Amino acid sequence: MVGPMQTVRLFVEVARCRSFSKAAAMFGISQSAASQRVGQLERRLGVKLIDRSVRPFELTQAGDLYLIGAKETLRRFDEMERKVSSLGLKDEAVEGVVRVSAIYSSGIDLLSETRDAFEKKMPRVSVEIGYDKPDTIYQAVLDEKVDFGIVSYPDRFKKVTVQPLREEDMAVVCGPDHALAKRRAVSAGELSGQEMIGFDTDLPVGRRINAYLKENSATPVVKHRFDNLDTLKGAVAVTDRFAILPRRAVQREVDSGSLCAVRLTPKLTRPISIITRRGAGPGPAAKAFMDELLVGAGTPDAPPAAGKTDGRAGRDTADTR
Amino acid sequence: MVGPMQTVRLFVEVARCRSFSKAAAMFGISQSAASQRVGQLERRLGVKLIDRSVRPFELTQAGDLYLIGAKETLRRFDEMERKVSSLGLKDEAVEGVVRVSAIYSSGIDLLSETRDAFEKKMPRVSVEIGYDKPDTIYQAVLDEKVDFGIVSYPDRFKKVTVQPLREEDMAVVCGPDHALAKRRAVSAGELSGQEMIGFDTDLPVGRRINAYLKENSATPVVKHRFDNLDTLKGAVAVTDRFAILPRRAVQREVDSGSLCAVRLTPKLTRPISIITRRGAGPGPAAKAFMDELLVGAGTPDAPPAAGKTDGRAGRDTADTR
DNA sequence: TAAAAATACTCCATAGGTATTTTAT
DNA sequence: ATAAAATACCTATGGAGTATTTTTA
Repeated sequence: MVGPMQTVRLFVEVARCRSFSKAAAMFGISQSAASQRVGQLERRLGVKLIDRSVRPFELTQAGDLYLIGAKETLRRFDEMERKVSSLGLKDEAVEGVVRVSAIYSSGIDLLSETRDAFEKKMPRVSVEIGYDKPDTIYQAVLDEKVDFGIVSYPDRFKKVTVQPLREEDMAVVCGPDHALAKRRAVSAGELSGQEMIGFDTDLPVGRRINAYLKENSATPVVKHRFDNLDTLKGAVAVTDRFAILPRRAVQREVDSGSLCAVRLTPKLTRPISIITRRGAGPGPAAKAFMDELLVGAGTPDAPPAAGKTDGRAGRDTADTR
Repeated sequence: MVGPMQTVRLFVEVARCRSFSKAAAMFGISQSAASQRVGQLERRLGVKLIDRSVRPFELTQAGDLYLIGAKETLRRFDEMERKVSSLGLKDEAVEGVVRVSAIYSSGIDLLSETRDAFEKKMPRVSVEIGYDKPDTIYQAVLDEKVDFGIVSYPDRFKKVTVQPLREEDMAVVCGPDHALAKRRAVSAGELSGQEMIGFDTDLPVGRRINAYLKENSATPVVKHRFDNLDTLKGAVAVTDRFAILPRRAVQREVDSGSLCAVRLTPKLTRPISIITRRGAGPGPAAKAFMDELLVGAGTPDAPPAAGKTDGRAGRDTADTR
């Protein structure tokens, strides 16, 4: 479901990230390409949407307007396409196996929830989810071992199509007795000197967190590095060290009180994307599951408690005005 | 303002024309390209939008739904882009000369009405409209003698971008004493044997009318051919012969009673398109005028009298359900 | 001075054209 | 038999990458 209006989507992403490079990364294209495409959009409209004479750039009045309108259009249009699309798979006639390869830390909860809901709707489809390291995932996608993959910071590989899925908040995670456990929020700077457990730096997440710490002049003492979210969780639980982890991934432990997740400022998020092999579109079953994921991802990382999806409004629209 | 969603626009056009080839002509692309693009859209959605097992083809249920949704999306989105776009031209700061070259029969009324309204809004812009023959227009566009051209049946020239403007109804036009003058509608077949004045066959309109007559096994006796709408009008007025002309172009004469325009069945229309030079987008003033034209064209060829734009609904939405 | 975006130039993936085959009336 | 759409194949354009320059803080 890659679909049209790629440039409009890109602009929305650029506006949200307040950065061409970041947005480009989300789409797995180069900064140059992002710059050119937005520039071309502006030329077509005959208006500057972005005021680049200040950093970080700001949207012009026209840009504000365009952003609002574009989001609205995309929302409606995508919803419509999904609806039409779903007519294709005649009820429960779809069958087969959907194979997905995802990063460990991709928010297993979302994936399995979606899987369960999906398998109920499509009883003749079974979804197999495997958890792997990024390069294994890329390889599996390229070799057609899986229908699609889920990664963060798509490495803008050639030969894969990138589809932004959502952005995941990162939080400071520690045991309930840690000094930070009772805080409502922690600034990056306050982490200096604290003992930390990190991701391997050969993982994109690890590199991104390093960059974030450097950007914010934070200098925690990294005591260990692991390549696996579960190992990190375990290590944090049994030591007096903290880690920076996707908040969703520790929701269960937070609920049960075995871990604490503290908001980190400035906000650090990590893009989660779907990657597919270029050219060959996914089969009907795989496509249906992808759509299901995308719909699910529209909802925020709000507590799974009650409430409408409006929980997102706080973040998402605040940016846009 | 060519803009995104070209494929979606194409599908809407295909649905409206009930023909790939006709729609392709509207966009100045080949039938092959139209077929491929719609096919690709269907593959992406995983649904057939068009049932090709019957001729003329019909939309599937999914196609119906998509058509409705797509039209709505395009309407809103284009309106939004226009609004944003208009922010660019800071009020009356736009200035310069807009040069347009149009076919004689392009509905001079619409053009000059739009010009008048436009020049009022943008006092520092003057619009120069020239009327020429198609090849002159193409040449002028390519040579940058004009900002854009208005033609019918765009010859899918390389090096020009085509933008459908609207479709114009053709009618049987004759003097008030002609045998057909009092009829409410005339079928093509009934024209057989009648004396007719036609367009030169080196004009696209002329060829199209010939094809139409042949398709409908109508064999009028063509007594003269001219390359100029005004000459044709004159000839019809002073002889007992009829012509097939754009209805809009004779509106004034019909109102004053000097000519009669009779509906022709099956309907014959002619696409009017804007052509611009590839690559080089129009300047701000030219773009603004193009937008103005496109907005104006949204309205139907309804009598300039009162009434909402719903006049068109009869044709336009009847098709779509 | 450093980081981010714009630009220059090159390449290749893909949209589109031509010619042909298939399909429906 | 005929006209329209699908398909095969090839070509060319424009989007995207790399490297570099410009710009702002």
